[in-house]
Amino acid sequence: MENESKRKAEDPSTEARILEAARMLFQRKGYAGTRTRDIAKAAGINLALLNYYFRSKERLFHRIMLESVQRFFQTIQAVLNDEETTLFQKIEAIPGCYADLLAREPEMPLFLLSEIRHNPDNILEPMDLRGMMARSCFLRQFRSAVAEGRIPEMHPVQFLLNLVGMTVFPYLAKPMIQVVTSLDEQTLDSLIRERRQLIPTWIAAAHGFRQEKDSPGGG
Amino acid sequence: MENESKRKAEDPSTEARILEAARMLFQRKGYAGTRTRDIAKAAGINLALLNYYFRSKERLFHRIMLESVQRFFQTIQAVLNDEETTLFQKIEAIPGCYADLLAREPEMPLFLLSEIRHNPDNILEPMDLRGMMARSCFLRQFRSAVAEGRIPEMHPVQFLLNLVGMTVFPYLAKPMIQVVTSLDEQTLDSLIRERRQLIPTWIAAAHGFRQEKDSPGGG
DNA sequence: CTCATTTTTAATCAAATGTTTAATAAAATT
DNA sequence: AATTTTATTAAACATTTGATTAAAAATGAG
Repeated sequence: MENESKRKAEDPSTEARILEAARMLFQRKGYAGTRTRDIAKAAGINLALLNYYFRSKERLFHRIMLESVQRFFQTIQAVLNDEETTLFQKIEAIPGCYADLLAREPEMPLFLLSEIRHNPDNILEPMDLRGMMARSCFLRQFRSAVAEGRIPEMHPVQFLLNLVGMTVFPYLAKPMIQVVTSLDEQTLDSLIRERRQLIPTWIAAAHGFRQEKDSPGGG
Repeated sequence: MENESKRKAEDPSTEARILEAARMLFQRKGYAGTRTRDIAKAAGINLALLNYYFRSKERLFHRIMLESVQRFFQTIQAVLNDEETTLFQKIEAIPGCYADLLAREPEMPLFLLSEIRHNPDNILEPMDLRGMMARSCFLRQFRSAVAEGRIPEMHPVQFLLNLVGMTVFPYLAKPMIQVVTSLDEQTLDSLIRERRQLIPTWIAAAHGFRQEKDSPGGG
């Protein structure tokens, strides 16, 4: 027996295959729309093995959800808490770092928002995202910028809604855009990719942002 | 017997109650997460009546989906195709008209995007949203504005992603924002409501938009 | 009132689905 | 090699769930 870290280290295949199949299906079809049999089939394992490794569909889902949320927030957190960069450099970095993450997992945003909405029991509470945000370097720098008049008075949430919204919304709306416009997927993807450069300039212009004099510290 | 318009006119209660309960539950929990028994209970009817009126869960869902999509696009379409307004007036009108619709059905956007993604069979094709968009007054005016240099060269889809994204994204992200920030629902709602006025100015500033000389026609 | 039609209900069906069991194979331990 | 533990499988179980049926109640027409 021993601790399970050993088992994982030796042969990640089975458990890892289940996790990967589960992630793909849960993200694509949601919790209620995913059948455990489909996960088993996609992972190439026997159905009972799923319960052997994860005890229940719900626990497996919880694991996938947790890891997805962590990847999503770790991505933005690393940028927002970087003490070495200026506020504008952070704004420049956000669309890029999300473009990287969402290139790998394009359905993550819609998955997270849907399932957070559906699932009444709050999966996010124990993660203290609130504290992480409240103490972020970004927030400090943002407040400085407002105090110094480099940005007009506005609620930080408004600003983040604009920045993150402009970045993430295309991934959420993609299925609808494809129906409404006559763009093939490739063209649409490259339009979305272009936004990586465009969003920071749009954001800066929208909020009359004046470049700081390069020193990163924000107090 | 007779035509069914009579039945509806006489007593909208049963069929209408089913529709209303179905809309609420489908929008909140999605197709796969909704039980026909829960719809019946919410509507205060016997389960078999659901099938009596709508033949199947899938057909009932299809009906709800269609009506939701129609409300969503009718809202924006009425604005984008108004020959009496200038381009900037349209930009000013979009956040407002969505605020009205989404105040009544806040979960509509997440519902639509989720279900369009999940459901492989394309519900939207027969509606010709593509044509509606392509021939819109908005698009004509937008192209004029670009041609006359009032807006820098950019793909109309980029512009709409920004405008609609800034408007709708807060409704999509609301469950997550509430976890990440310490805002109570009321405060968050009023922040979102404020955006109605803010978004047009942000959009105009972001894209260096210069006001047209009031005549609405766009050619 | 009588009879036909429409609406509603309780009971049931059949398939789907999350989970468990009991047996077997593989691996590890002694 | 013997034995214990871990991994895997096929089969079955117990519920859930969408749908149907057959009968009853309500409604309306003649």
